[in-house]
Amino acid sequence: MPRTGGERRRTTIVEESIRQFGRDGYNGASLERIAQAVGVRKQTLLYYFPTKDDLLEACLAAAGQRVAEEIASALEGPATPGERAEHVIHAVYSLAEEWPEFPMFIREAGRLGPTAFERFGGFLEPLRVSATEFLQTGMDAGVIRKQDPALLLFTLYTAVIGSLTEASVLSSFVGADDARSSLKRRETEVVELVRAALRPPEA
Amino acid sequence: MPRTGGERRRTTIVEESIRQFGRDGYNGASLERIAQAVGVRKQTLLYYFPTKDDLLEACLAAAGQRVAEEIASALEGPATPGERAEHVIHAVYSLAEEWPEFPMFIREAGRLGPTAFERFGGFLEPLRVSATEFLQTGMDAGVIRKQDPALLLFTLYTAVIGSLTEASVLSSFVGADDARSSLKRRETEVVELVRAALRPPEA
DNA sequence: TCGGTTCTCTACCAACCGGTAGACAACAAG
DNA sequence: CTTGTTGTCTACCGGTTGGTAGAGAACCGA
Repeated sequence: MPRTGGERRRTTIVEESIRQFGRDGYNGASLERIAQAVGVRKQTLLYYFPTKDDLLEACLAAAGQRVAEEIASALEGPATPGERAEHVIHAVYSLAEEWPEFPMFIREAGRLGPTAFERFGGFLEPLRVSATEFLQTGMDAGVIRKQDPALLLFTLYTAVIGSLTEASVLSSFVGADDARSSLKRRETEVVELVRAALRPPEA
Repeated sequence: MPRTGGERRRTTIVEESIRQFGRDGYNGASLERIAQAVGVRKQTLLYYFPTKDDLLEACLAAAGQRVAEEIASALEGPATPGERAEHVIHAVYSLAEEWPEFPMFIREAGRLGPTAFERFGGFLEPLRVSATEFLQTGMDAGVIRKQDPALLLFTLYTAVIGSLTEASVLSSFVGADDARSSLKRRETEVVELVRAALRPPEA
């Protein structure tokens, strides 16, 4: 009835869907519950996104754009090569702090298969390319441990996403402490891990 | 009709369930399809495991026992501290090679919440404790980078599991190459990452 | 004022899900 | 040969899911 209007409602639906897809998984989330959380009937939701899959695609695109934007702005301004990785990780962690289901949704995107993931990762493609080049030149200069840069980037990616999404494991390993401070501690730990992973042997 | 018999059927069902829970997720997998893959009617499956949740618990327990057993045998015999981590990682990777859905199932266990995960992780508890002690004494001796050992272990855990489960991301990052050789390359990459992560600064 | 577009709704539906009830066959023990 | 147990089946059910059909209200331009 209240006719909130087109584009606004669209983004509200997408944001709530990312939350629920992240928390409950694509299969576990239902259009009914998403609509209810948005404050609208399921059929209204289906008016904007004719199928559940269309909704998923919109979420993947929105998430991809958001992350790309966040990382790009973290890379603005001058920074030593060593600081760059740290800034990117901090950007991702900040996003996760403000929006806890976000990394879970990214992981779910990966679980749904390469097609779904690329709908998200497409927006990160230029960043991925320049990151790979960055690693390669660092290796050539001898300031980064030598190996396949794409594989190294992949491993670092999984380490960061894993540290953000495996909350159940974390509580089982170190006990359930305050979520906020725990996130900060995990971030510094991951930063140190990445630093160590990049450092060439016996520097 | 063929009356294959009790315990054998039980383990067959559990193994197939781990496969499907890993591949499709707990919500995405259906009792009907699991039963069909086993070659039995759904109601037969429900005879062995009265509810889907009971089936999940059996899978978590079986997976936990299997991993614990595999890791324990990897730790048998004398080995330098440096080799130990490598042996454990190799054990997990071997398991993943023979049974690709296994790591996916472990990740799903984590996604389902702390209660579900502990049903799996309980079997690994003694190993976790001794691993933490191992890291602590290494830190005291100055051969391992100093920090919270539990958090370090968590980060290493997520890195290993992530490298095994984020196949979609991998294919997007390095292209879809032969699965077998790719697994081997990922293993050596993760081993190097862990080595680097453990090494104290300017050793 | 009027006609078309945009948005939200009520009312349904077929398919699938996890789970129940109970018949019946195979087997072991008496 | 009976009897109780174990295993597998057919038949069915209520609830939920993603999705359809179509009415009607709000808004906009002419």
